Amino acid sequence: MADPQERFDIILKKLKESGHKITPQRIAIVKILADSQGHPSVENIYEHLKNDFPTMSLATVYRTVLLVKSLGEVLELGFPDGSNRYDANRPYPHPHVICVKCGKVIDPDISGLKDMQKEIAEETGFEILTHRLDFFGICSDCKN
Amino acid sequence: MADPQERFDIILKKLKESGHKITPQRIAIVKILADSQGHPSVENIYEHLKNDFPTMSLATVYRTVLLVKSLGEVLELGFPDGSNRYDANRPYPHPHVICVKCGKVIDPDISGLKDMQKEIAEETGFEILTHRLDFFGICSDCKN
DNA sequence: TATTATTTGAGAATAATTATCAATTAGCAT
DNA sequence: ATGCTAATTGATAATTATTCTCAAATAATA
Repeated sequence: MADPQERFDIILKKLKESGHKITPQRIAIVKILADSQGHPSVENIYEHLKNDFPTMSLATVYRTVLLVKSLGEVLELGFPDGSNRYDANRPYPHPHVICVKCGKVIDPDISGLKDMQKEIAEETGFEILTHRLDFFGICSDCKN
Repeated sequence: MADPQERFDIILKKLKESGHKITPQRIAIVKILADSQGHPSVENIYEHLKNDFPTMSLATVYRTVLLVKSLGEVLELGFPDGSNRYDANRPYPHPHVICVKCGKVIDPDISGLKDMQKEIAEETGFEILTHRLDFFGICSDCKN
């Protein structure tokens, strides 16, 4: 896991460099994204901020997440049930392990993915740009 | 690729065995799903059937796909952009290679996934039930 | 501090999917 | 073969997540 503070600084710097204004709302949303413990959804972020920002609009959360995504600084995890969760702590493609009971998301260490990507490219003739790898199961907490 | 006719027979049998009626609409939809060449979307299936079934409702396509899914006989591929595509030819989890230009979906042969799953289970303590692996890139046709 | 283009908040618009319900129909019993 | 009954269909309304709209507010600059 990257240092949330470092990720926060990087994303804010990118926002400035790309000519965007730094508003209190953006600071608050990026702070949560830069941490990304638990891989929050837009709704999660919104609920979390309603305490400190009673006037915060859901649209602003959507817009900010979209903006950070356009800068390549957040990874969007869309699921078949329509839910989207975000990870700006590690914005590059990486595997996830998701508990189907409690929704917990873990980032495992894994080996051999690079080889697999090369193998696929050779076999299919594709130029592979990115990938997505999720494992679904039941976490040790939920097994008990 | 499994034999579409065989897949069709299996799915129809499962429908009957689970106490569902065999309607002309279901036969037509299952026929397309059992083939799954190109991994069709609900909209694809609907458009394809409007010729033979001018009265076909989009809701019926959704319902039938959901029903076959509940029998475990179709794999749903949901993407972050909200689109869903279906594969009832191979309804078990398997990797996909998706062209980001033309939307083509290919099923590559791949090795080493089993090992990876075992590695993940040991590392995280999860009981892994299923997985999802997609590679996104540009196909050889679109490169030209 | 004044200026201006950007951003925000609130709610409307949109799009995909699901629910509703009267009319139809598949499959069974006769 | 026919009638019966519960399941299914088609049309459309409801729902839900996300995006759009636009007037009011505000960050960044001089």
